[in-house]
This record gives sequence, C-alpha cells and structure tokens, in this order.
Amino acid sequence: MLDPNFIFNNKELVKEKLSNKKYILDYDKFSKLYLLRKKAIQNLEELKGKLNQFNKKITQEKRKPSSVELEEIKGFSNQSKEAEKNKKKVEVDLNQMLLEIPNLHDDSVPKGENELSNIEVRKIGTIKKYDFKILDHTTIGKNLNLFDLEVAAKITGTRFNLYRGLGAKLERALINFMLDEHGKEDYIEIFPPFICNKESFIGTGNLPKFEEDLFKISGTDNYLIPTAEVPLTNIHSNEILDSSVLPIKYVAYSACFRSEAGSYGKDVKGLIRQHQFNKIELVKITDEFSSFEELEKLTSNACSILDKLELPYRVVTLCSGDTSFSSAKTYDIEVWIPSENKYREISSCSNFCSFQARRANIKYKVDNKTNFAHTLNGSGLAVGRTFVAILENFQNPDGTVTVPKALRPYLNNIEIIS
RNA sequence: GGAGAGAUGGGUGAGUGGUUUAAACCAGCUGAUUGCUAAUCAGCCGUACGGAGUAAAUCCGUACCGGGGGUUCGAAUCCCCCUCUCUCCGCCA
Repeated sequence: MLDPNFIFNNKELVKEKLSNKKYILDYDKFSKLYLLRKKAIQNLEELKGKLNQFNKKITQEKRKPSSVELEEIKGFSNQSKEAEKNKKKVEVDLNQMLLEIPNLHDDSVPKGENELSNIEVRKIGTIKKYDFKILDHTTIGKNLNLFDLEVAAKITGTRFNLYRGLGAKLERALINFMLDEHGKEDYIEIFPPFICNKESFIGTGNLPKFEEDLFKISGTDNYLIPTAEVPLTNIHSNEILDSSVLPIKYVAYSACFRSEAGSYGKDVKGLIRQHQFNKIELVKITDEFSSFEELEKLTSNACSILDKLELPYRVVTLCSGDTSFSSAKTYDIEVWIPSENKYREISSCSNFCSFQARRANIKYKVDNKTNFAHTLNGSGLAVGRTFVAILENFQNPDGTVTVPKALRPYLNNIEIIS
C-alpha cells in the first residue's frame, strides 16, 4: 500500500509512475475519498468531544442527568453514532482503493512495457557445447525413471508431478542443499504452514487483486500458499520491531500451489509450470535505508546456489511494466535451459520497500520513532526448475546425468544418475 | 467432535456501568544521591489518526483493554457473533 498522504501531495509523480506500471490512477476519486475521510474524522471528533465533556461533568458532579439534559445529549449521541458509521464507510472505501494500487517502481528501474525492456545485468557460467543430440528434461526423466507425469495426472490431474526413486532423492537433496547453504549466510530456517489466512495474503499483496491465482480452502477464508513469502513476511505482521534486530533474514522450504489461471497453453510439457512445486524462499525485513543494499545481497545469495551447482545463468533487472504489483524493484535470475536454447526464470528477487509493511503493519523503532519496515524476498531457488536445469545441463551422450559435485554429499555421493 | 475456563500496556496482574486520565509490581529510560558495582529516591515510560506549529520540539483532541456488532447520556465492565489460548473427555499421525 502506498502512503495516502504521499499520493495526495505528489499527484503528477504518482500518476506517471503508476502509468509506467500500467495502472491508470483515478486521482479525482482518490482525492475525493481522501478529503471525505478527513472531514468525517473531524466531524466525528467534534461530536465525541462534546459528548465526552458532558459525561465528564455528570461523573464529577456524581449525579444522574436530568430528563432535559438527557433529551439534549441523546441527540448528540445519535449524531455521533451516525458520524462514526459514515467515517467507517469512507475509510473502507478509501482502503479498498488503496489496496488495489500497485507499488511505485524505484528510480533505478528501467522504464518499459514488457520483458523486451528488461536489462541484463550479468551473465555467469559457460554454456556447454554438446556434440550429441541433446534431450529435454521430460525425456531424460522418463528414460531414467525419475518422475512420472502420467501417474500424477491419473491420481490428481494435469500440471501435477510425482517424483520417483533417484528423482525423489534428487529433489530432496536439492531442498536440503539449498537450506544448508542459506543457513551458512545466517538466514534463520523456518518450516511454515502451507495454508495462510486472508489477512496474510492481503499483507503480501496477493489479495484482493489476485485471488484467481490461488487455491482457496473450501468453507474457509484460507488459501494454499503460492510461495513461502506469504507466511514468512507475515511472521512479524502487526509488530513494532526494535531496530537492533534488523535485518531479519528467513529461509524456508515450502510446497507452492498456483492455479495458473490464464496460462492454459503455456509450458504444458514437463516440470516447468506445475500447480504444485517445491521452492526455497528467502525473506528479509530491513529498515528503510538499507533495503536496496540488502536486495543486492539477497540476489547474490540466490545466485550462489547456481554457482555452486555449476549452472549457467544470467541476472536481469525487470523494467517498470514487468515489475510485479507489490515490487519496487525486481531482479530475475534465469538459468540456462539447453533444450529450449534460452534462459528461464528460476528466481525473482524483489524489494517491496514499505508497500507490504504498510499492508501487514510491520514497523520498527529507532530512537523512539516508529517507521514502516522494508520487506524483500527472493527464491533461493525454485527446486523443480533447478531439477530441470541439472538434468538438461549435466546430461551425457549415453543418456545418464552427472550429479554436480556440490550436491553429491546430499545424494549418497552418487556421481552419475543412470 | 463434546464440556469447561480464559484473552487487560514490553512482562506479571488488579479492575462487574461514571475522577479508569487503566491500579500495583517487574523490566526499560532520564535525573538526583553515594568511592565503583549496587542500593535508594524522583520523574518518564504505548499506538494510530485529526488539529495547531515554517519545521523540529511540543501542545490540544479522538480512538484503542483479542476482533466485530449491540444496549446506554456513559462500556475494559452488560448482551450477541467470531477468532485464538488453556484444561478435561472422545478420536487420531
């Protein structure tokens, strides 16, 4: 959520930035609600003040009000009740509008409409030359009996997967490897619930706008998490943190559930786009001064997993139009997928500045002053896509797959999956 | 699933309709005193919003005792709904 005072006082700037993010702000509607709210508050407080004064007098004089007084004061009481209802209604209206306004992108973000305007920051690792006909991960997985999309389709449906044998072990090894590596960087490990309530989703910005992307638990206001960002960021909702505990760093494994509404034709083959997948998530809560510095660190923490797994990748700064609803600045990390001959997103690292903190009410205190905290997150990494990248990048001419050295201790020191 | 108890400031905890402007204690901060540590004494010690102030300091007002609604001139206190916690029983990994 943006600061309503900031919107009110920076009309042109806010409108322009939002339009770069493909959002047309109805400023007139906003300022009308903003001013109505102020007026409603002033009206209510004046009436309440009169009422309080009268009641204080009665109390001090230790007597019951006379019938004449009662008549008069009842009028005030009723008026103030009306004023209160009016205030609440205006506040709800304003709040609803604010919840649907995206975050402003940071000035360091390139302006642009779509991914064509994203800027490559760096490219790491060398793409192998293969002197044999390479296979895609679906074929490799099938040949080596590592996972079974058909069985998953039978027992659940499309876009679900079942890992089997060494495939299941590889997936688990990756999870443990990533958690351990981030633990070395002093991220506190969390094992969160995979279902969160509506308030938590509003806190991170998934609701109210993106409900269709989520799986709702029938008969409740709860949803399956699409990422551990939701529980992790909300650990400190409605709290005022002492500045000495910042930055707070969390890492968590979770299964992630996404409806993938509106992506029916996309990536229908293989493990790239699933309704359920595994992911390691990094979340940071910082003060307002260090968040961009912490974003750089968080991004390189995510990259270091790819470095250690010897997977080629590149880092991209998303342009304004490609930056998500809640984010002020996002780096995408994209891993090389040989069968597609291109880089594919494997992590998205974002600084939300105070946008989520306002929604989730996360503050910190320094020198007796409270401010909204800044929140950040990034995948470290998407496990399923890492699995895909390993199968494809480490495939051998004989159809086997070499296990990256760093991962072997997690896989009974197996060197080759055959 | 059944029965019961509870939720009050950073913590413990009093408070069953009106000086509650939430007692008291602990923790914390500031100052005084005293060789140091410590002890003692005094003061301070929440959040949000609105208003005044060029701004900061500050001052005034309003709201907040798990959340929402209601009764009343007046609610931490009475009524209704919800959430969560604890205890016992049943079931269960």
